[in-house]
Parts: sequence; structure tokens; C-alpha cells
Amino acid sequence: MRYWLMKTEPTTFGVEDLAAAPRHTTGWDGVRNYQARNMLRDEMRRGDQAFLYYSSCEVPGVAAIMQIAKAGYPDPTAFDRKNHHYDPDSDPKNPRWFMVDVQLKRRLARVITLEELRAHAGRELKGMVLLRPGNRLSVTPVEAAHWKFILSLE
DNA sequence: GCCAACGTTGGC
DNA sequence: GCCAACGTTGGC
Repeated sequence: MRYWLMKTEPTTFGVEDLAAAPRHTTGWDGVRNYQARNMLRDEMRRGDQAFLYYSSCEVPGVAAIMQIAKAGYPDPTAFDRKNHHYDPDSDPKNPRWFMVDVQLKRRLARVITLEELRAHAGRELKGMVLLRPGNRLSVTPVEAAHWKFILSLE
């Protein structure tokens, strides 16, 4: 089993939205970056776990644990003219963008803030993709040891 | 294939 | 709201 971190803006889609969804499960659609696409399409497996991470907000940080409920499949929002993430160049016969389904496992007792994670960037969380300067990827892998350490901060 | 211009991301 | 970092686009 592998570990991941997936970014969302809390004002757009927060933990409470996921909790309110049927079976606490939703499609993680709208990712339009090739590197992230490759992970969604090729690497994520059902049963993998992922941190739900809040970005572009007052207190960025890890807010919850999710489980990958369905491995990568074509993202239909790319074919929907009216959708904000519509991509006219994505051919349904050869889809360009992929998504997974995620299920809420549990909220963390508190948000583990980016500031806290950074405080450990030189040691326990050395090499964590999220903390790499200039990183903007909305989906990143998390090493098992890092995953465990972050939860120990909870 | 280079690279300048542009748009987006996301912390601060 | 600012701005640095990065990805994408398109002219050449």
C-alpha cells in the first residue's frame, strides 16, 4: 500500500463536503497537470491512503485521512463543455485526464499545519515532496516513514 | 528545439 | 494583494 497527499482549497471542497457525500466517497476530478495525472492514472491503487491537505487558505495543512476507493479512470469533466475543467483537446476515445475516487477515513483531531511540517523538513520529513521549494503539484507521494511521523504529531 | 510570454499555483 | 516558481503555449 502506498501513501499520498492530495491538495484542495477548503472553500472549494473541504472535509465536511466529503463527510456529507454518499458513503463519504467522491470523485477527485479536475486535476489538469500531467505529472499529477500520471500518478492518478498509473500509480494509485484502491486501498492506498491519502492525506487531504488544505492549500491556499489561512492555515494550510493536513486535515484528514482518505482512502483510495477506486483506481484511476478517465475524468468525464474534461468532456463537459459547461464544466470549468473542460478540455476540448481531451478525446473520449483517448482520454487525457484521469481521476480517482476517494473515501474519508477520518478527520484528524486537528489540522497538522504546513508550518509544523516545515519545522521538521530538515530531519524527520527530509525530502518530502510537498516541502520541496517551488512545489505546486496537487498530488504528491508520501513516504511511509513520513506518513507515520506526521500522524505522530497529531 | 529554443525561449519569451503568459497563466496558474499557493505561501506569505 | 503580492510575487516567485513553475507549466504551457506558440512564434521562430
